[in-house]
Amino acid sequence: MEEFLRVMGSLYDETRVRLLAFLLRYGPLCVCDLVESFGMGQSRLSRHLKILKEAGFLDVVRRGKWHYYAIKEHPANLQKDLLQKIQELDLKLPKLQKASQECRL
Amino acid sequence: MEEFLRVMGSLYDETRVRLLAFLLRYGPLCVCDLVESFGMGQSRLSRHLKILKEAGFLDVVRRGKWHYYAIKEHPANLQKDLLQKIQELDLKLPKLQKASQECRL
DNA sequence: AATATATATCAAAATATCTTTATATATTGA
DNA sequence: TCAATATATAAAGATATTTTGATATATATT
Repeated sequence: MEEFLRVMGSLYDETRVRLLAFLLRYGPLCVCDLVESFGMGQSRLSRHLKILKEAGFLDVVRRGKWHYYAIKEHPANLQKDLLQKIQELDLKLPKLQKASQECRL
Repeated sequence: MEEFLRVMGSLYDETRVRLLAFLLRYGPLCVCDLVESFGMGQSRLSRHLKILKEAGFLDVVRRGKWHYYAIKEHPANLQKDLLQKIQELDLKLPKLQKASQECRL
């Protein structure tokens, strides 16, 4: 139950659902790209990413200064099915704005 | 998106998830049975049932004094799949306590 | 070592949600 | 019609969550 509630809670937020949809579309991105693309404060995004990670949706890879967040490669069933649902929402998303060339993977 | 968030929000609550699991197991029940079975205040249950109904999980049938809540016969895809997930949680639930003989369907 | 950059974390204020208590509505039966 | 029962709704207080702004940490660069 605890896990189920954590997952539901993580998706009960428009910003987080849009973040997942964005990462589904554009693959691994560093926080600074998301800040640029969504036009949101860095601490705000950082917190949402943490919640999605703890709910089993995201993985992080750290390379130097940058932390790249991406949809988990092998999410558990619940998460996988919900990601599918989010795809199906076919949300209108912001354009991808790379913060700089340096942070390309 | 709005609908998706409403559904996620409706399941981000232990009481409501348990209510759905209970109704999945025991079928249509009046509020008074749920009050007895869960040992919760009537207004509290009434409010949770309303939220689940508005999220597309429940139907109500009114017969005389009693309002019988049941899992929707033909829930939309998202709701149907989530009900399946809730079943799979295999939650420990309270015993069914009928408030009275009168309110049997 | 000092500075700059990227990200995370913390605390306070702003919102939203849940619970409880009181009250309203609707139905039944005398 | 009146009283009793079942349910719904509203308001207030208690909790939880989100946002924001400030600060901390860690890496990279000079």
